[in-house]
Amino acid sequence: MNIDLLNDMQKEAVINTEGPLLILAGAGSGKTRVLTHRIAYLIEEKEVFPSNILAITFTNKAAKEMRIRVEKLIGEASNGMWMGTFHSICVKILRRYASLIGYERDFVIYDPTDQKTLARECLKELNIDEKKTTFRYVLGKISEAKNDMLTPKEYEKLYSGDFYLDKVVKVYELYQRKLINNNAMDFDDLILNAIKVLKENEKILSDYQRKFKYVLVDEYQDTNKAQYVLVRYLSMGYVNLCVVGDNDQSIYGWRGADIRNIRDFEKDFPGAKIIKLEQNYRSSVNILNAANNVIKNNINRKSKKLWTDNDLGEKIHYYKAQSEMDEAYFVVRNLIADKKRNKRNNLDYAVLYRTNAQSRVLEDAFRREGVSYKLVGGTKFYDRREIKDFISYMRIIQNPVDELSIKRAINIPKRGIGPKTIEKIKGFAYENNLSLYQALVYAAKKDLFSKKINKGIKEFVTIIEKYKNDALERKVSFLMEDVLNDIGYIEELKLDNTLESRSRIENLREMISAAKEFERTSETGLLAEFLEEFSLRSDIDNVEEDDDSVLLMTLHSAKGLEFPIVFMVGLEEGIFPSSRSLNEDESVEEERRLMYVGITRAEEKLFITHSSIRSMYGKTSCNLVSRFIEEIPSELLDVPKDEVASRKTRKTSFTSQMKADLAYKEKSKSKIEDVTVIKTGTKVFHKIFGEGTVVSLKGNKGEENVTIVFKTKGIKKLKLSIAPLEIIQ
DNA sequence: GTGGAGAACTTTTTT
DNA sequence: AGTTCTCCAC
Repeated sequence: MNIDLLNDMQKEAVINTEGPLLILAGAGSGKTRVLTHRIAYLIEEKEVFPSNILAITFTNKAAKEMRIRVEKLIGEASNGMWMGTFHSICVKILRRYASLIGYERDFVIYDPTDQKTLARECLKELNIDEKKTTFRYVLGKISEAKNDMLTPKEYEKLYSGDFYLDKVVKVYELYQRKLINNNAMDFDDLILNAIKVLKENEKILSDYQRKFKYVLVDEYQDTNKAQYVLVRYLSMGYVNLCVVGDNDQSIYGWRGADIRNIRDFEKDFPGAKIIKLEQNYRSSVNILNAANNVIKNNINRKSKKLWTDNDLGEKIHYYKAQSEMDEAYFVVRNLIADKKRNKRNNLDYAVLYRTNAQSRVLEDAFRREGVSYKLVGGTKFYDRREIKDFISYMRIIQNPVDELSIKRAINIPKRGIGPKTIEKIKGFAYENNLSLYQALVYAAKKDLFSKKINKGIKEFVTIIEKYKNDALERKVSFLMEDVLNDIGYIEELKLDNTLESRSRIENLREMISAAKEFERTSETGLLAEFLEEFSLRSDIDNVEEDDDSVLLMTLHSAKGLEFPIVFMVGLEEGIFPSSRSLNEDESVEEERRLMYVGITRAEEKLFITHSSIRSMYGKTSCNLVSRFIEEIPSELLDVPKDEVASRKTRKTSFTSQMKADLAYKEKSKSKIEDVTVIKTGTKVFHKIFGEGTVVSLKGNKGEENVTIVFKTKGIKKLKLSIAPLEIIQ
């Protein structure tokens, strides 16, 4: 390791190893470099054992990369160093000590889909009408409570009396009881329960505190209260705590990230040093200027300005598309042209968008033009039904009290055991104080039910019993192969013989390959470890550098990455910033930070696009150009100034949709005075589709979704937001 | 209990 | 638009 390769500030950040330290690291300021050098410095110069270092990152990928880079610097393995995400570190603690807080060590982790199933089950059992208190709402509230470290009881104390929150309390209580009964934890529980272990066991806490002499936390701006408390617990032995963050890149407020953690660091950890890294090594001057100009519109912000020694670079490429298809083709065409001209690889490019739903059109365009791409995130492989079915079996083998998985797996393939039968068996289990699985085992022995059902139960129980012990010693890929064959799922799918069923079979086989792949790098190669990694894996973790593909992903997924050339698409009001954020100023600022993150991913070239018409979620709408484009000075863009200038109109009142309406009206001098004047049968004019008649309309003044279906000559039915219509009669 | 047809719902972002 | 959910006939 050669510390002289770092600039002065970076050096400071590396050698200030003792005491609390906050590194405010702007985008592209060499944050990872500093972190890796700091760890290398600790090990080499300060002769710290790797096992005395704890480094927490946001994604597994970041952790993996950091480990590799550290090992490169010190030229040896960094064995013993704890390096991982908050969640994986908590799991590590919990695998050892789960029994102390009423869990079994082989607990399973429930993902959001499982959470949803469980929450709906709770709502049903409690007879709560799902109309107003949707599972989504309830789960959001539960997660909020957990992020704030409130137990159901504490939550109840705080909020009792509120009509809806009283219901939430009831669901929260039941939901939590079910999780414990199933020996399962959701993501939030992992953090909370790890804290619980530390809080309730002084000895364990002091052991960890003595162990972790040096603690590093990456992306500190994205931590929530629970994570903050965890960090505090783990680092309070020596308080050599180094956190790295950037206020301007805080984009997880919606998930409970608390900006106060970084803002109050000095207060929380007295004697803390602060080091700012403001030199950007990543982006061209033009790109950085654009980023600075956008982010300075955030009022709630500590002033900071990134600078760079890099070249001026190209202007930012701006394109206004006709439609989302046009936009997609603009991206692909420019990508191909740029690639040819500059002899680049596909992996030098990334396309970023606000929501996963936007990826489809892009995929189409890339496929048709024969450019290899890779989709990060979206509907994940692991979310597919067949995968979840199969994994349910594996989970039950690991943890037979997992009712959720039993309910899912027991009738796959069809064994004639539906919800009614399950209820019956559950009743029996309840009467005899057995778990659902124990009841099944008993029922299989004693033939308690009808012939058909007994046969089904026996089949199911036999499989689980057969592999229960295997799971503790056999490699997971072999185990899974055998289980898959035994279930008879593939046979059932083969009978179907549709395109869909064949792809399902393929996916199941891919699952086995994934298990094989997992074994290469895993410690034990056993089911328990596999399930754990499986639950905590994010898509971005699997992106390998060796296949030359363009990456397509959301802006959130892109955080922490960088690319020579970046395309940002869909820069429209209502999309980015998202329509949801438009009601609260607070979240528009978060959207703006997301924009800032997006821009600063680019090293050399940045393309930004929006479209005048876009079809999404089955509805066509005309969105205004995003305010974030307007915030970039026109001289930084490669389009005539007047074109940019003419896009300056916006009013603020009513809802976001209404805002758009008004702005449009002003611009086009339309005759629409009020949305409510439009009635069925009204003749309207649309500047692109021409004349038409309103067939139906949905929504009222003040509502979010005002849509009009209208007929024109060319197109039979067109769903449009009201914005671009003019009444002609 | 199963399967198909139609209704309803979702879409912000993720460990 | 695409997926998931609900309901009903068998």
